[in-house]
Amino acid sequence: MNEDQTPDRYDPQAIERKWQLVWEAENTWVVANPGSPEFDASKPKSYVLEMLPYPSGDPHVGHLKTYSVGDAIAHFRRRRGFSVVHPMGYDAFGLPAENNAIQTGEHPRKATEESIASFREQFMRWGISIDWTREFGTHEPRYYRWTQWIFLKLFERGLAHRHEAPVHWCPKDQTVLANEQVIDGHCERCGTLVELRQLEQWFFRITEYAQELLDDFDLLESWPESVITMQRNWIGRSEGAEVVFRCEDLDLDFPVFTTRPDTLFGATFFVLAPEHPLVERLAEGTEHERAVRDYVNESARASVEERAGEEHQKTGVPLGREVTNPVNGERIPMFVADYVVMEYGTGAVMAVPAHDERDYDFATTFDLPIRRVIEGTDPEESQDEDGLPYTGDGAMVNSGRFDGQNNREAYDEIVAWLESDGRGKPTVNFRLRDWLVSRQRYWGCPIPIVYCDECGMVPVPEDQLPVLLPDVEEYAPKGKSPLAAAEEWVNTECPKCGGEARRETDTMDTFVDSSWYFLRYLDPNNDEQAWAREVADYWMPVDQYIGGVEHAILHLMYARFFMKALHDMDLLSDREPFANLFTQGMITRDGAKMSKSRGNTVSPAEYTDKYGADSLRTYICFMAPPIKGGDWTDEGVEGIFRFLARLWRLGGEAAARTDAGGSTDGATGPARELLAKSNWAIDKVSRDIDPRFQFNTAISAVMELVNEIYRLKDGLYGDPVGAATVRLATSTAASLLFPFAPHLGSEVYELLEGKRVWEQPWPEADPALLERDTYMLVVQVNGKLRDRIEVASDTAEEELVELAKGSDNVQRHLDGKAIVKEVVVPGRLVNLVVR
RNA sequence: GCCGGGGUGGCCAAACUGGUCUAGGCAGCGGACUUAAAAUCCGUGGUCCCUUCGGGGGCAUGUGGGUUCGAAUCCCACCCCCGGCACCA
Repeated sequence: MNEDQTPDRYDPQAIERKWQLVWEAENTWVVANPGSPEFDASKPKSYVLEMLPYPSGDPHVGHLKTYSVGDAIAHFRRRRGFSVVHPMGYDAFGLPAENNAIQTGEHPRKATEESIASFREQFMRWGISIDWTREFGTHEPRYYRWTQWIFLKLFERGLAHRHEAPVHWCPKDQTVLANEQVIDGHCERCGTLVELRQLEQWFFRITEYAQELLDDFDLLESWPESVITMQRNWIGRSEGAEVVFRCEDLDLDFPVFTTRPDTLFGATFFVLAPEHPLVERLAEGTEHERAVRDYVNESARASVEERAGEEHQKTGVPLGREVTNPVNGERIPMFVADYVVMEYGTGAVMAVPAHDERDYDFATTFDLPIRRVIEGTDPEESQDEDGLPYTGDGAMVNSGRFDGQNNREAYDEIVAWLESDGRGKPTVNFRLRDWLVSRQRYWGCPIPIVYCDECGMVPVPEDQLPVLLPDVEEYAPKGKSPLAAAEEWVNTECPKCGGEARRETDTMDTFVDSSWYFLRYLDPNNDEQAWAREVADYWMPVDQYIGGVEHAILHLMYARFFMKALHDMDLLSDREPFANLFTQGMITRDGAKMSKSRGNTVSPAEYTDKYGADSLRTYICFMAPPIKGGDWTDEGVEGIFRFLARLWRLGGEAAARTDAGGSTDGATGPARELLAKSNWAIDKVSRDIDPRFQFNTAISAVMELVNEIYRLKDGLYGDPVGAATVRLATSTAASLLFPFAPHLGSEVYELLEGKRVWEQPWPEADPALLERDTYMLVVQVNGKLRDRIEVASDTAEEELVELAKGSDNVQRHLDGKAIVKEVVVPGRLVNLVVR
């Protein structure tokens, strides 16, 4: 476009390019760290962060939403006087790139880096205010060197360890999965039914932090209650007791975890999980040996889903052994049954069919005795005429010396009694399992461990990091990591004794990479250490974290665990990574989740070409409150485009018809009305953006302001104060819209004020202009609206009542009836109650 | 089953601490400009009834109750939708 010529229509492409070039040339969004000469210690800090993208193909609408929301906050805080760090990077390791590599035979790095280039280009075109000097991908050795370093730190402290355990195995992806990656018995990635396999794997001991992960919710400023609840449920803390049942025949102790020690006298049988390590020994030599072995094998083959299915009939086989109930010395029969799972508690339960639904089902299926030990009925819930199973509270019966006591009151006494005899103790049990981090896949961060026949497991010394990911020919896993084929890389020297050794060939779960990236952004080019303590302590915690709710458990809990572990190693001062969390809702189209197979996807690049980034970003923030989803419509985008064009035209007109630098002092009538509206908008937008994240109503307020300017402008251009008011109101609209439409905001503001809007402080509302001289008094009779009267703001209550009574329509409804009550809410309404 | 979050015009939604239900946008309808169209600008927006055409009234926030001068908002019961967890002992 010819720059000397004023364009006659809103041309977002030209405007957006213009401002993007300015920001790039001037490094506008680069922010200095403490310790550097450019560091500005006078401002408070704010770390605004969106979850880093996984680079696969091109960015989609979800990305656009995350970064539009985050950028609005970043801009708002900068103009509110904060020094804002707002970085970007890529979660570059992972399965999709690797699966693609298996198909094409090309190195996953290639597709990944192409995708990164595409993401970067889109982010630039969206005009997101990123400090690009901090950018990295987690697949780059300069990053994963420190991922490996953290692994070694965890290893040093015993928080990373290797052991054999039944683990979830995805037969399609040919790798193990973390508990968190198994959804309804299926692989989170590919949907294949997962199997349980006994394998030796690497784990992080996140369970060490189970209690702290719960307690430290108190340290958070603002997280969605739902996310906290989800994590709390996932951690699954339950208080109870460990009680030891003894198998006298074999001299074996079987501790069980129970939350109901008060029902111990009602235990009539005992159940072990099929995976319980002692099952085989118990059955050995009994008439049940064969049946038990068959049952265990069958359970092992059955998928997680088959075992845990909705209407699964209880199955199991007797072990032919007995254990002794520690409270009454009674010998009760043992069973193996798959309704007991090895992962929780001790893999063994005492069965109290009278007071537990699952035990009741098993007992009725196998015709086992059911003994009530707590009085009470639950007729609506119970399955039989005796009101059993009964899970409520009541007086204890059939419970020896505890008979007659309330079960809740006897609870502690029973536990104390068991503890004094060494037959039990109070315990807390967690549902949370250790985090399985090793993957038998290629495209991940190598685990920096070598195995030496002499020295065993040896960590790679820090000065030999990074352990570089070697190139291989074949990416497809075959039950072991593709890295095993890189013989030259695998065979190495033991760092300890110098003898022959082999490298660990598993790679790390990509959630490890993303558990600390927010720290590396702060000091991304540090070659000496993962981060300088001073720098990390200055910026941390993240003041506002933004992302999808799908990470409510996995990423958000792993990152919290990392922070706590790093804090305990005295590497950081903070214990929580994200002080405030905002989770956005998902955008749908035609009421359905966008997917390629459904053909209802929206390509941000295409729409950016057509309408410009400002329209897209503003539309996304306007269509619904960002916390909710919202259904995409092309008409909606066009509506926003029209609104931006309307503001742009207004800017051009105001610039042409008014002079810069005019004063709005002494504005009266419509001019004062417009000033009041501007101030109302400033106040409304400011409050809607920061604490509330109600961007849709913030944008609505700017629309109202623009509508008001259009309504009044032609009557105001004539006099100097009126003209100045139009100019000010228009530049204010541009200024308020800037967080959502940064290019247009900058353009219109510059046109009218000759300044860069991002360098201007966020406007402050003038309290004097927020107050009104008059208001519309609502008059009700018996709570129903009967009239509206304009009254002076300082009208006394008695006078309000008189005015109300004076209304014709009110008189009509009073109709001589007696007024029994007069409710007056000054500033709002008068309600006359008649009978 | 348990734990969260929801249900307001034709559609997306607004309504702050209980006080004018439906701001803003989309779609629609009417008008201005135009030879015409697009674009733009202005107007109009729940529903039913009455009207002397000024307006007036009834009913409306998933359903049914309750509290209150007054309820989308608070309480109770129920229906439906979305998300999470689920044989967790």
